[in-house]
Amino acid sequence: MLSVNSIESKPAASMIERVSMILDVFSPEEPVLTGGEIARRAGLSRATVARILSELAKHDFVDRVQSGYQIGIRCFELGQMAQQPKDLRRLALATMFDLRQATCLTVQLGVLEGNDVVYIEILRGQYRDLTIPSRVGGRVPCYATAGGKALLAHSPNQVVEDLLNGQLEKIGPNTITDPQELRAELELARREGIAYEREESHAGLACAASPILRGDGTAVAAISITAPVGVVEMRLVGPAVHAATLGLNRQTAAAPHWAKL
Amino acid sequence: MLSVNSIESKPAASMIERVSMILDVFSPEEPVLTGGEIARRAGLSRATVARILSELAKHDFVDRVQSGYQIGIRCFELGQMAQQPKDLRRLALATMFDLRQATCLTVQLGVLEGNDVVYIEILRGQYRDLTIPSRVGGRVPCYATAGGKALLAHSPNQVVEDLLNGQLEKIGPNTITDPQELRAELELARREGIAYEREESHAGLACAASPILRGDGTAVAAISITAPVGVVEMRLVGPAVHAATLGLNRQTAAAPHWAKL
DNA sequence: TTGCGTGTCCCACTTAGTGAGACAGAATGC
DNA sequence: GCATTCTGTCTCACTAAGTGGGACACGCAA
Repeated sequence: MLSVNSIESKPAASMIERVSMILDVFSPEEPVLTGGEIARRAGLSRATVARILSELAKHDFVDRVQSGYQIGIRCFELGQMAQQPKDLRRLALATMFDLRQATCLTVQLGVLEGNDVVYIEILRGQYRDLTIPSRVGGRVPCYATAGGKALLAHSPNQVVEDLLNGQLEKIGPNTITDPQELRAELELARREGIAYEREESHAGLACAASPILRGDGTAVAAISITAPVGVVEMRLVGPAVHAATLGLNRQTAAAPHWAKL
Repeated sequence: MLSVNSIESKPAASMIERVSMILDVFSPEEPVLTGGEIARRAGLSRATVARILSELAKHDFVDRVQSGYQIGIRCFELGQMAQQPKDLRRLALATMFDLRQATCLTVQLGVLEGNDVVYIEILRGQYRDLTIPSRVGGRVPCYATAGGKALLAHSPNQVVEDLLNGQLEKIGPNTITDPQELRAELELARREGIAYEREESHAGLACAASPILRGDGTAVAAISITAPVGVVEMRLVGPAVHAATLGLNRQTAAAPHWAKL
């Protein structure tokens, strides 16, 4: 006993949690990592990580390459089988194309996962040269994006409270880190049906978003429009996004098939 | 003690193996399954499956929906992060477009995973109406497809032997199930650089494939062309596929960057 | 050479996972 | 209407599976 309990509070992780921690340290920027590096970032012992990795590799969840490990083909395969993205794409894609045609801006479809927004689909607009850093399968803290705020505004209170109880890290020039301010922002988004963002997730970018809702009023996904600040007045395109999602909400209400989302 | 050890030989699965078994029972045809159904198909106890599923759901690897469970958004996310498919696509996509333009047929890119071929990318040709059942992320037993045979023909002996020692199930009208015959077929594919298939994986479909090779001569992936039987003589398009992959092989040899594949 | 990093292996400790079974609630069928 | 058969959840005693510290050989760079 008296293990190195000094800093970490020994979270008593389940096996699956450990696997999750390991897979979590991979990122598009650093797709290939060495065992030791993974252990360090995941906060696990090297031996444990090595064993889990070799086990994961045995089932192709990760690949062994010369310089370390990377996400394996099996994850790709499972990813293609995920239904939610498929269903949401089918539901929203036509509307998203309409929106892009109308605005010539980048249109994004995202869902809430934990405290992040994960992008399901992205239609690039003009200003392709401008680096709009979102990426299909990528994640951004929800409180810092228009899409995330639209989703939060129509999520159960518990979700919002859990988020507010945590740390709101500043990731962009205008990121809202004050819980009260964020609460007000969400209230506004709920009332208007539109959430806005101006350089809160990334310098130079503005965004407007509206939620796709279930029958009970909670959000399944959000459609957002992104553009460089100054190029277009977001207050003008916001209503277009809102109108588009209202149409989708009518669809989901009419066809209970979508209710399962 | 004296558990139901009658049929199964109690493989003493590791945790990750159990997770793999659970995720394995999902398929595009049945994307949503109930806990009991999963337990039955995976051969695990209901309690165990329920616990693992709830654990997986906690981390969004699976979703809970009204009628059961489905692959979750986290898998989608990880799938987008898998490097191998990305790299291979980047490498092969231009060539694949050329091939489709030249032949007007469906062009597929696949890799070997275990005893199956997993499709990384598919460019649909004309005959769209015809159901060519392959799907990005989908898998087919390798010994029954041209792509799989092309990959096997340039794989380490051990891989081939392991496959031949197993059961070669008949999945199409002409599936080769005799180890000797398959061995000869692979020998031929190795010599010619092209593998053919005629209704071995699916009734009504023919296929020709060539491997993309590493520096050491082992295969990374295979490009294959598929068409309904009778529409086109595969012996005529085979050389086109071969020529295309030879070009790619020259690329990989020249740029050691690709060697890591 | 020394040092640092990698992956692998070993082993005593114990925690975390197991599966049978009991349970309530929801669908389904007769 | 009741009966059946699912579903997911929970408890519990048992133990095997997983843990992490540490030692090891190897490869690379200073």
